[in-house]
Amino acid sequence: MRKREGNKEQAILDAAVKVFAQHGYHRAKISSVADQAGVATGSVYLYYDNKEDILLTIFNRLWTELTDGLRIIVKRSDIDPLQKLDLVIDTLFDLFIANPALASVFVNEQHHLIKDKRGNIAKQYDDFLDLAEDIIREGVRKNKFNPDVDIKLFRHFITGGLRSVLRQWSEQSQTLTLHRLRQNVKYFIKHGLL
Amino acid sequence: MRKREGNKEQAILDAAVKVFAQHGYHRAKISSVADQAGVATGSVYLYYDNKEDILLTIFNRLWTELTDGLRIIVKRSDIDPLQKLDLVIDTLFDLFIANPALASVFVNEQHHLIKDKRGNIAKQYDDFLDLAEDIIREGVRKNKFNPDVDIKLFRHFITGGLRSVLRQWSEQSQTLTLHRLRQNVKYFIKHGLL
DNA sequence: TTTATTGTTGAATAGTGATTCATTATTCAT
DNA sequence: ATGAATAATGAATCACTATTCAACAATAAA
Repeated sequence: MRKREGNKEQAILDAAVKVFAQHGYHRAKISSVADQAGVATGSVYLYYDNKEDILLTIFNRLWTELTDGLRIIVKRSDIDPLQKLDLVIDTLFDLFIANPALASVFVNEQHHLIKDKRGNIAKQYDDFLDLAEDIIREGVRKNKFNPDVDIKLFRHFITGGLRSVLRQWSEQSQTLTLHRLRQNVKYFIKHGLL
Repeated sequence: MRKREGNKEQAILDAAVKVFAQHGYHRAKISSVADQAGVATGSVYLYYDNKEDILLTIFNRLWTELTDGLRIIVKRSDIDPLQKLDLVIDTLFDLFIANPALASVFVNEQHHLIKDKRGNIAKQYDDFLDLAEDIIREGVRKNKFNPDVDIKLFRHFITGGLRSVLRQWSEQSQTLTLHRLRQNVKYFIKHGLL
């Protein structure tokens, strides 16, 4: 028997994130991913069924991580909904500070998978939004948040706005520090423009 | 000499919007676009250099239209910045009510072109945002808007949020009427969650 | 050391769909 | 009515790259 050398599965996934971030999912070549991962082209197919499966795996893990984190935040009883909201934003920002390429893939490539049944990315996204909704609902119930804001709309607006801001940041990280960005986002979500 | 029958250039563009909206730019086939437009596959290449050129043309026209509209709004002196902001949102919503398929292409496919030098879509987008910034700046100057909001951030956040909301709407238009959506967006931008 | 087993390789294959172009159709000036 | 001149066609070509697989390599058990 032969032992597997290193963790190629993970190496390929990491390489894919880089290559997808740089060229976009469709332009990215499997051969480039393999090169980046330091394996042969064919080896990619030992670990993943096909190209889409790689993207699917990236998003599955990401959404799982995000949702798990969110679930913990939602459950906490030691902080109020406002602080929870801040924490959610912190979580997202922390993740993307740690891995800017992942941020780029996250904001740009999800729509390739939304319609796809395999992997249920759409469902994972919905689950995340549903959880986030709990925070808002709690806030409204406790009279902390404005009850006139449509929750379904709000959650899409926020995630879209965050995506856009993160995309901008991942493409030209010099303009604003992520920290300042984060502060501003938090403030803006709460108080709006006026 | 032979005269061109009908406006095939426009027919192809309209067809492309439909097909791109339905399948996404990369999955969309030129042959489908041709079918939809009622012309032969090869005819597409009499009017456009290649597939990307079609997408580029769609975005060029769209951004030109949006920027021209915005320019007029910015210049007006009979309304205050707050009303201008409302008008901008109205303009966007009106456009996408009139053409949902265009909305879908707009929110999903622009990033294919952002890095692309030809057509300067990135520049057109920036120009639009710069103009929008003028409104915010005017609002801050006249003490109508909160001066603590970072304008660069704000403009990205808003456009991203709008995109996300419109995408949601274009994919399942049943949930909320676009009118209600519009009211909520306006309200939320101004007052935030609190 | 030998052999069986599993891991890895990368050139060859195959599928796809964008693009081309030889052919045909239509129009209009004469 | 004729024949340039241009428009339109769509099957054939071409390019690209995801995917396969026969050959080779490394390991471990015998």
